[in-house]
Amino acid sequence: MKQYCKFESALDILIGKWKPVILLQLISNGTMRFSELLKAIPDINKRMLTQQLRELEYNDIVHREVYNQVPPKVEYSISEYGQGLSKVLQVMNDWGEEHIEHMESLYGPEEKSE
Amino acid sequence: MKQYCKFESALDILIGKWKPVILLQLISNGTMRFSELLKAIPDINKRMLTQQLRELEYNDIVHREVYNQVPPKVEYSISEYGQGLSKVLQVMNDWGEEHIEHMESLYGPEEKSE
DNA sequence: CAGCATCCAGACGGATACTG
DNA sequence: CAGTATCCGTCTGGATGCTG
Repeated sequence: MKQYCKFESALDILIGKWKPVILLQLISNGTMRFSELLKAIPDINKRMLTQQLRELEYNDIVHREVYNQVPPKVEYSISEYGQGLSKVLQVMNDWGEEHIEHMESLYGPEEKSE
Repeated sequence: MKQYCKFESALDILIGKWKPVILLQLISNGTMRFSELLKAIPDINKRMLTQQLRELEYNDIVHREVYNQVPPKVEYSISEYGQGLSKVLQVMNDWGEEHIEHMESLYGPEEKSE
């Protein structure tokens, strides 16, 4: 009865407006500095980036490497363990793709003004 | 570059505090009436249930069968199309389970007072 | 019985300024 | 450079009451 309830835990990792984008960046680019992430994700700001990064870090999805030097340098990367999330993302991505098509067949193509 | 972005669409379907629980109920019990869902999910209220159900319905995940009679009767079930979500849920569930263990090995067992 | 309307609280996301 | 602190607006979720 409880067998499906665990998947909420997975959900917790992914929810947060920027988690997906951050993960995407780190997956495709490997190690990235704080400022690189900031540049790569135009609409995010420092507070948000820090916050989401901290949560991902707490969950051991991303690794945070601090260089004690001036100027400061901090690098982020997907942790060994975090790699396992990729396949979950892949499944969700595949389904999401199908789903978009399905929605279009129901409601017609979205006119994304944005 | 955009290949992973679609999985946000999948995320959209699942986010919403009660979507997981509702899906779980409908998956395990098949067709259910509005009031049955209400009883099965103790902490939800009518407004919430209606709202989340509507979203799932819009996305063609659940099917809504209205019987025009007095007293009213409305039955909900996972749609043909919605079945496809089960495997996604399964993957997320599996990962979520691993993840819980992983977290425990890092931070020790959670003392869920709730 | 099913569900909509109203009102409300708290969480989440965002802009900006300050710090080591 | 890489954050933290503060403040504020929006959005989501929740309690309650009314309706067909």
